Formats: sequence, C-alpha cells, structure tokens
Amino acid sequence: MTSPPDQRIPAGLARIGLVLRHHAWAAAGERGLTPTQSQLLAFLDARHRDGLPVSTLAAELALSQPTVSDAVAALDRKGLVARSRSGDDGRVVLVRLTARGRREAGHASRWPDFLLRAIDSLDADERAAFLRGLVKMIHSLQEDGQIPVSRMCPSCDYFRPHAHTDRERPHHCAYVDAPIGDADLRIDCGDHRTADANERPRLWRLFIGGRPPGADVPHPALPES
Amino acid sequence: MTSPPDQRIPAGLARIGLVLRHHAWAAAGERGLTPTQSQLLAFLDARHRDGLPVSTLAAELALSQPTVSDAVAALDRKGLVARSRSGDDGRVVLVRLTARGRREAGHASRWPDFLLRAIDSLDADERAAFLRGLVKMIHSLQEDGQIPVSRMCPSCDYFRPHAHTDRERPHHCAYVDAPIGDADLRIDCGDHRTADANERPRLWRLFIGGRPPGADVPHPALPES
DNA sequence: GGATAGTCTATAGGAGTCCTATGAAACGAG
DNA sequence: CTCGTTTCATAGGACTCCTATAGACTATCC
Repeated sequence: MTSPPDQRIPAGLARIGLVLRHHAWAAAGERGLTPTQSQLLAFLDARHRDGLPVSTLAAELALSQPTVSDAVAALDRKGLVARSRSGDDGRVVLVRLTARGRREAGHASRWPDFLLRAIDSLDADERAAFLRGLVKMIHSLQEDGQIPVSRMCPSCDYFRPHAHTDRERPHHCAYVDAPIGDADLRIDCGDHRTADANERPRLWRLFIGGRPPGADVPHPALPES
Repeated sequence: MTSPPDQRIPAGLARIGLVLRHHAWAAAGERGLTPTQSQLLAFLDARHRDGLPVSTLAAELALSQPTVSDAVAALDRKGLVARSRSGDDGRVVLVRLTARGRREAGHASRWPDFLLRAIDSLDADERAAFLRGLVKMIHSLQEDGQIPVSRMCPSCDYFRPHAHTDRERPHHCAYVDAPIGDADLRIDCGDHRTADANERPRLWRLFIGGRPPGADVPHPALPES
C-alpha cells in the first residue's frame, strides 16, 4: 500500500492549492468579487500600462477567451475596469483598471497572511531551496507548454547566471545592475524582458549547470524525450 | 520597485496552482466531470470504507456543505456514487463509490504526467528539500486552522521522529516498522492514525528540532503572535 | 415524556465559472 | 473588393459556490 515515490510532492501541492482556492473564494467574496475577477484585477494592476487585450488576459490566466470576456463584463458592470477599442486594430478591446479598480486590485493582489506565515516557518536555507525547486518546476512546465512563459529571471534578457564567484549572490541582474542570489530570483518580475527563444535554453543551462563546486552534479536535464 | 522578499514563493505557488486548475478542468471535462466531482471521486477512492458523510467531505475538501450536496447529487445522477442513510444516525447520509465510480476514480486520482515530469527535473536532494518545505508549510497552515489536519507523518501515532542515527533515514514508521527519511514522508497517508492533540506538538518539535549535527538551528517557531 | 435546542442534509435563489459553438465586426491578402 | 483570419461577444448548458432556510432526525432538560 506504499504509494509510488513521487505522489507526495503533487499531494502536497494539491493540499496547498486547496487552501489557496478556499482563501480566494473567501477573500474575494467579502468584496463582492470572485477569484477569477480578483486575479484579473491583480494581473492588470501588475502591468497596467494602457490596457491589455482580452486574448492576452485569457492566455496569461490560462482561461478560455469567452470566460475572460464574461469576467471582464462583470468587472465593467461593477465599474472596476473600462474597455476601449484599440486604435491600432479595431478588433482588439483593451481592458484597463479604473481608479476604483486600482484600489480593489491592491486588496486582491495581497497574499494572505497565513501563507506568509507558512513561508516564514521555513528558515532562510529552506526558503532558498524551496524557491529553487519552484523555479525548476515552473521551467519544466513551460517547456511542456503547460503554462505561459512566465516572467522569471532565467528567461530574462537582463539575467546573467553565475556571473560572479560569490557563493551567496552568484548571478547578476543587468536591469538593476546588481548581484543576486538564488533566494532573490523573481517568478513574475515587473521588469522582465523575455530573452530570444534561441537564447533561453543557453541561459537556463548556465543557470542550472553552474552549480557551486564540490557538487559534481550529473544534472539530469529531462530524462527522456 | 523590487517586491518584498517573500512574494516570490507565493507567486510561484500561484503559478503552479494555475496549471493544476487548468489541468483539472481539461482532464475532468474529457470525462464529463468537473474538478470538484473528480476530487470527490478521488477522495472517496482513497478512503472508501463504507461511505463518508456529506459533512466530512465538505470539511476535507474545504467546501461548503451545500456545494458538496450539489456535487454528490450530480455524481449520483451519473451513477458514480450511491447515497444511503446511516443506521447509527438517521440524519447522516453516507456517500459511497459505485463500481463505475471506482473506475472513474482511478483516472481522477492520477496526477498529470507533466507535473511528474516537472518533479523529475529536480534531483533527489532538491526533491527532499522541497518536500520538507511543503511539509513545514502545511503544518503551519494546519496550526493556523486554514486547512483540515492532513494525514501527514509528523501528526501520526506511528511516527517516531529521529529514532535512528542513520542520516539518510532517521525516522521510523511503526506501522510498516521500517526506517524512513525526509524523502519518504507522506502527506496523505492511507494508514495514518492521527495522534492525540496533546501529543502532536511534541512529535512536531522532535521532527523539526532534531536536525543533523553541524546545524545549530535557531528554529524560528513563528516570529510573533 | 414532551417541548426545546442542536445537527445533518437538501433545496432555493443568485451571481459567476467554464466550456463549445456561433455570430459579428475588422483586418490582410490576393 | 471579396476570401479567409483574427478578435471579441453571445448563447446555451452544466456546475460551482455562496447564504439562508426548510425538513428530518437526535440530544437534552425540566
């Protein structure tokens, strides 16, 4: 009855997914929103610019276009977003936060305290290791096309993996022009500039391969096809 | 514009939550189910016994009782579960898988391959570290009452943390009567027997505190109130 | 021993999610 | 100036998820 070895990590992730979902309903509900609406607000807040097309939102949140269309219409009714046709392309509808929307977004994009407390219960090393694991998993999911390429350091034009010899902060971010460590890696960086598609694998290999000495790592690089 | 330090782990978890949600819809949809229905089937499959009350299902899946009532009714219509009044207590309705339900549950409870691949992209050490992080986070969430106490080793009557000196497998499971390591920890063990409430904190402290030598860990134990 | 209080489930009602399949504009190319 | 394509909105259907409440049963207290 011992379950196969790697059912444990997904089980744990699912468990945490449960909390996140539950919290999303509870928190959004208080403010008369739904989880999807909150996510939209948070996403628009992070990259407000001059509005984003419905199709982009759908792709980024991994929802179908009609679902986003629905949700945007609901937010529009509530006066939290405004829609306008793009001048460049008359088919495109740009979605932008209103002032009230921006206020709501502030609440929507705050992580729940209990989750921050949970992360606080890890010490610094554990946090760094955990973050590294997350980054690798997300990378693998992106490779698989299961997830839109996210704005992570190792796919960013400004990222220079292992540019320094400092064990603590081996990498370098050319945007802020400062050395950064594994613990500083961004998952969804506002200043991210996606590197060229041909360039990304090289960046990733550098990031993964260049481990600190003493570890003659046989880095697995995706077992089979 | 650098975001506060611990926004990264939640961002990563949210990202993975996105994939899980998306996959849940896609996979369940193929079989004419919804994510909630799949989860119910999977849960009933894991602890089938003689059926579980609706209220238990609601608590375990962190849903409201009417939501579960609805979903169970839908599964009943599809012939995947059967409902029966409990003999012990005439108010209680026990939900049990039918034969067809058990077959469906097999599909429902398999983790998607791409997730297993993502986990595979971590090496053994990284996996163990990641799993340990998950266990600690889930523990913290349970303490906070954000999540039903899950069937994890460190809250189990059979668990003997640091019973051995072996660095690889320091703990012992009295159920299977074998030494186990951090990498073997269960998140949702079928044979779990929840330890007494007074006993659990001691178990957890032993598990966390008894780190390998060389680490004079100042384990943080929840910063403030 | 019967009224009262508490528990468990189902139902009602309402807004929204999420899908597929279409419809209706607006672009782009021949 | 028409195809064919892209982009968004709508329609329809099954469900999710909530709160509030009704119905059935159990437990408790004079």
